[in-house]
Amino acid sequence: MRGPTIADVARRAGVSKGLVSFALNNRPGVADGTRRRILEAADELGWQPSMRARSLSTNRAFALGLIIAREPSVMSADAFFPMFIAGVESELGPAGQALVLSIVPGEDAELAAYRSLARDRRVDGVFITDLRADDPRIALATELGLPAVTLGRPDSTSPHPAVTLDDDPGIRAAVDHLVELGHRRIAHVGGPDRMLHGTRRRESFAAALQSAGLESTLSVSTDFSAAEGAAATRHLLALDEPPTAIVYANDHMAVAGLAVAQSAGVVVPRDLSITGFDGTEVGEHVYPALTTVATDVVEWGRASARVLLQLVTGEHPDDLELPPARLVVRSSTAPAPHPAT
Amino acid sequence: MRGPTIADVARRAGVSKGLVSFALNNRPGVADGTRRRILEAADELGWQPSMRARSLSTNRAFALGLIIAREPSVMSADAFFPMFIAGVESELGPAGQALVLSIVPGEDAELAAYRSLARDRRVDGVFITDLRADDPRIALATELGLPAVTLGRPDSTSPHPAVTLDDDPGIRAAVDHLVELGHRRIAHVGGPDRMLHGTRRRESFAAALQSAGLESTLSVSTDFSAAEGAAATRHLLALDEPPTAIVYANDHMAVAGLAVAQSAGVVVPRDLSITGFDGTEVGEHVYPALTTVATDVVEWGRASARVLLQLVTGEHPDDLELPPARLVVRSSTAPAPHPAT
DNA sequence: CTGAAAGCGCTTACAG
DNA sequence: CTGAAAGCGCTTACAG
Repeated sequence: MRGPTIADVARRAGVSKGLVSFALNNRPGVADGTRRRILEAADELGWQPSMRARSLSTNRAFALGLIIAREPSVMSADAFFPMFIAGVESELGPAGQALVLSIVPGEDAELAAYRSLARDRRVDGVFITDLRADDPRIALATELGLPAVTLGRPDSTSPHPAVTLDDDPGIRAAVDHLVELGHRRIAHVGGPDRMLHGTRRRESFAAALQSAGLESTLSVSTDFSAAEGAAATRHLLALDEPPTAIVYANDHMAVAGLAVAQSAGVVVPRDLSITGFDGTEVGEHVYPALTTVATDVVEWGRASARVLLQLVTGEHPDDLELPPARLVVRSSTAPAPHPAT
Repeated sequence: MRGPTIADVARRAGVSKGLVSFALNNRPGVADGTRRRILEAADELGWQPSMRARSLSTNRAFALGLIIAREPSVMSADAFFPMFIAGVESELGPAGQALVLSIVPGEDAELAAYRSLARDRRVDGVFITDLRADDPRIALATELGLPAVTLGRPDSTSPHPAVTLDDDPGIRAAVDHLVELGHRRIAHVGGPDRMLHGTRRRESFAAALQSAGLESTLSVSTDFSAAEGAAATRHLLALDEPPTAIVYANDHMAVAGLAVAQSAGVVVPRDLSITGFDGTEVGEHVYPALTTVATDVVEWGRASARVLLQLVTGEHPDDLELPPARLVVRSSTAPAPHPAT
């Protein structure tokens, strides 16, 4: 079951094991002819250096870690991680690195998972996603000696490089778009305030309204789930003066909101305009097709992987800023039903 | 950076390294007092055995592999993998095993990924998901010496244990439900024929129609994407005698079909009944809420992980059959518009 | 019940 | 430019 080892290659090439190692890792100090002979011998034997042995002697795992804290039941609705991971993989594979993935049910289990990954030295570095207010993982990664990259900039000072993608221009564009269509009562259905991207989208929304000279009193927090998005929509539509437009912080809530409106006889976009966030496939295939704010999540994965890879190989990469979120206008937005006052 | 080693523990406990190893893996042959002394010493030093060293000497990776072949762009719409992985993780974590995940763009890259995982001995076993007709991975896993478990039963003989979840009762229940509502022209929008679960759902559909004494002439194949689900629906609705009900092979296509119907002025479920498959959250939050066929994907992940874990520890687990798919009736199905002839 | 030693398959100073 | 040897941190026969 065990294949040929470096000793077999050395014997066949008539050199020492050390030299085979040098040739393999093409270090200087091996005569060209010798190197060729060694590589040939390796080839003939079908030898592949044992990753385990390399791990033990070089003290590296050749793997990166991603830990996701989510209830299993909500994972099916996640628009972010599958694409992010696909992007990460497209960089890791060619680099000979593996991705160790961990999905844990909550935040306590999440911290334990980081510790366990570090204890077993399963990975050389980690991605920190879903940044929260005062995120304990920033310090934990440092404490554990785990190189890390954060997705977005933490709200506290962080020693880890950040790969950022600014939601703000997208949210502002959505609000501006609605304002131009004559909307004056615009509501926001946002994520939890503990999540930085929840807070920031909310702040962008408020700032955009303010720029337009409007008040932002209609803003509700959810857990990003379709169920709470639906509940928030029901609440908003039952108001004495319901909004004529709703800016949702993700597509799933927007789709759920659309269903709530429809079931209440509110016609989108005639009576109510809505916008989503994420640019998911499902948003493209509801009726009316969802106007949304899109980001390039696959590229975010790729870029994050590249930065983390640099970090674990001893480089000191700078923060990296990706193209910001952008508005994608489809059919769920239209002129406000009542002319502005 | 390197922590205490087994030698430090041995010294502190006043025994040999070998004995520490025996105590750790609680093998017989260590006096109780000695064992206690050793464990105490380990505890005081905060020693954790090095997984890398264990890997090298025991020839195990303490990790399992999952390879997914998908275009990155369609990952966001995947209802299966995030939940499946969450289930897998819930078993692996406690067992001290890690999950190595690989997402590759196509089938060639997929086979290469299995080879690469095997070559680097990164994992002790693999999950084979998304079974296809005459699936080459069945033989490949054997060739590579990779213990494997298949999700579902392959169409060829397989040496690997299968963890199955029968779609058939769910599809039949959906068709029966529609027939009872008076539908006679029922169409199927299914997956690709190369995918076993595409074929099997189609066959279940045809068999159920036949049992009801109906013909099954309306059946179209897609790639499971919302876009093709929408196109198939457009095609069906444009027929001279359009169906009064459509059974979709997944929720995303059903949601897209719903949008197509709506945009054509076809009211669901008054003019057209539709059913989905997967029991996704989004299907619950469209209007009307989608009648669907649900499976317990998280449990499928758990069960598959348990079986694979048994396999890699040298046991010979039997095939495992999970509770079958079941119909969840919501609001997208109603009596047929025209009484049966 | 316990110890001393070899082995897993690499890498890396250290000599020459 | 090349070789012999030690070391990474465990596990596992083999002796006693």
